[in-house]
Amino acid sequence: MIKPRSRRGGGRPTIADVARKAGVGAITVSRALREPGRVSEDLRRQIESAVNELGYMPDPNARALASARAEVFGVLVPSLTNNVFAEVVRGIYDSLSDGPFRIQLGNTHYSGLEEERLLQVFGPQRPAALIVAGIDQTPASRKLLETAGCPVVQVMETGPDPVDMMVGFSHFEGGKAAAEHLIEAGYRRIGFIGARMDPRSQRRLAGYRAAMEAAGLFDPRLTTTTPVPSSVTLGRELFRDALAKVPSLDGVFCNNDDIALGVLFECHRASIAVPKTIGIVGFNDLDMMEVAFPSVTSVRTYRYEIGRRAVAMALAAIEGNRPEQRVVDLGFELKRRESTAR
Amino acid sequence: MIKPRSRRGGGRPTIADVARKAGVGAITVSRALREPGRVSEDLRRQIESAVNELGYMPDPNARALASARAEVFGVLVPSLTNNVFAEVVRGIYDSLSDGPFRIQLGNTHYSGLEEERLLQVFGPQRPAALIVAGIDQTPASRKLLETAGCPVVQVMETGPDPVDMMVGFSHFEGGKAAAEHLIEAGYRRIGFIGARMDPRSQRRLAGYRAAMEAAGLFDPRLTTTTPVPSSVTLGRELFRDALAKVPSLDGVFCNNDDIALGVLFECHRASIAVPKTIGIVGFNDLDMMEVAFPSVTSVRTYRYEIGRRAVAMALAAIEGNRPEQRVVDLGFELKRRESTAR
DNA sequence: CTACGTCATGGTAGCGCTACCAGTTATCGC
DNA sequence: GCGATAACTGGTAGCGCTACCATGACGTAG
Repeated sequence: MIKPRSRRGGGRPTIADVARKAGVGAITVSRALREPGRVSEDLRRQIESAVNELGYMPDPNARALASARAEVFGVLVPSLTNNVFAEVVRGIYDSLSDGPFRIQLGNTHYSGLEEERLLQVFGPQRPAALIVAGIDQTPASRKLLETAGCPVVQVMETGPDPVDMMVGFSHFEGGKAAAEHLIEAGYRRIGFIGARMDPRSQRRLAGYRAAMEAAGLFDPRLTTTTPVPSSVTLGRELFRDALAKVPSLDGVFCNNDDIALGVLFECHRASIAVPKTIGIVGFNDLDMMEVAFPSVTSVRTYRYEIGRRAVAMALAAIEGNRPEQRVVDLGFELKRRESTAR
Repeated sequence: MIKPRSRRGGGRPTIADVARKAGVGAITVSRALREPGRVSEDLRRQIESAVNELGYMPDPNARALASARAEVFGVLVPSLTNNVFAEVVRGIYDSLSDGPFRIQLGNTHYSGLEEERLLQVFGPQRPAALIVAGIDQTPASRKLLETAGCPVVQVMETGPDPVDMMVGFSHFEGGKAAAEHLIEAGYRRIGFIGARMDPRSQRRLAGYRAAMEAAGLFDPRLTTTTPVPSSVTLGRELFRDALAKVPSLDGVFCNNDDIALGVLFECHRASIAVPKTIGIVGFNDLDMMEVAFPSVTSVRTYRYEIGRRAVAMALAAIEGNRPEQRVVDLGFELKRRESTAR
């Protein structure tokens, strides 16, 4: 008894349909699609026109099953709304949109456990590559990454001992440069204001501390932090706290630009002169920092470029030529602006 | 000749391994995992423990191939960095993170053609649901959505004639409310400043225009727009242009909060009193608008909630009980603040 | 006591594709 | 001119899972 052409498939053309129409074997169609160089000019053309006529598109699920490899990049970030990670994701996306690879997103919510869980879910899918934010994976996550059997790129930070590859920059050096700039500009009672305090923020704080200690200016009371998620509103509140604690405060290095903006607005509201009375430095250099009044000094980071580079490295590794430089430091740039021009 | 256990599989346990260990048929394991109610208490327990011992996780690719349905939500947004869409995606993500569904992201870059291309790519994957931003799909995209064979939710806007379901609000009404508020507050030469001018911005403009015309205040020279992507920097520039064109300008309704912030900063820089000389209204009500100095009136929109609701509706439809209300309007709220308190 | 539904379970046959290997035909060196 | 090598092509056998149907056990109605 002959079954209907396809019980479940919904009537989409399959590779067999293309093969029949082109008068070749199914495997040749498969090859023509994936490695055109290994199929003769003649057949390639025939197959191509059959594909076009039928509107054939390979089923990625079948492909993944047969080849034990899905054309998917797994991307794990701690937040989707934080502009910094959104830009990284955009860089990843833009670099991938030409090729066959899809993106599967995971939001770890800054939680190591959630990261573990997501890696466990990603594993059985056999992704073509994994891109994860940060370098502070739990031991279990690290093992999952090592045994994933695909290229892995840790992004946003550099550090020793990459799982596989890394693209980022040193948050410690960024924080240090920011604090040094404030010191050079003549500020003395320079506070650190930070929210969320994820590992990257911690390292910025460490850089700030190193610079302050080197200048003999460090004072633990100058540091105001909270694990609460960052926001402009929170920046204002933390700044108020800091000022209440240390009225002699004459500068602040903010964990990020949202906090810096909150500080700036509070200065306006309280008629505190910037940069005269208080100097402000942010981190990441969002678009708005240059436009703000006064414009705000910030540490420019190359988030979009990090995403692009991560994909480039992963793609190279997939092709078999793993870059000799496994850890890429894209650096940062301190943008000096009015908020510290005393 | 006996082959090695698995040529390609990499040695992960399969459903057959679990079945063997539990002493049942493979299909029963499959059922125990997907519809536990259809398997007896006894076997269920045995299977469960076999799964745990082996650390079995079903292969989503094989599952998708066999059932002709992938546990994937396709999500198409015009931008990843625009906070508005990032929040929608976050809402979608948070609502999906419990269940089996993965998220596959597509960035249309505000292009209808790119949207078409992405839908074509998504199709063969047989996603469980599609969530797309906007209601202005090209005819080809619309057809792809209609024939996708899965629930479709259009988000961010409401309108007549949904492909399937819709969650959003009326940008026309939002724009109208913003303009009416400025008029009530006593402003007369109220400009519209807009960047990008995607369909949603166009409708906000239309709402503004309707309000202005109703009050006999409309003047085409009051409208300043550009197709250039929105940014705080651009907000400043457009405001300068607007002011050069119409020096008597006494209020602006901005397409979005980034533009509004640029306007606010430029007012500071040029010593233009807000709200006295110029009233400012933004759109979306980002966190920072409340903290800004002066705080900025804005139209609050419920992006996160839109994402959550879209998933809830899609999930219900997958379960077979399509909500009777196919178009959900989540509305908006005009947040009156200092920037229009004349 | 038979007929028939219901429930729990399993066997079989694919889903659409690619890895592996075998076969066929040109091309080439000696 | 012959075997050898390379270049191309195809058949077969799965990948790991689930749809479909079959089976048997049990209960219930007639």
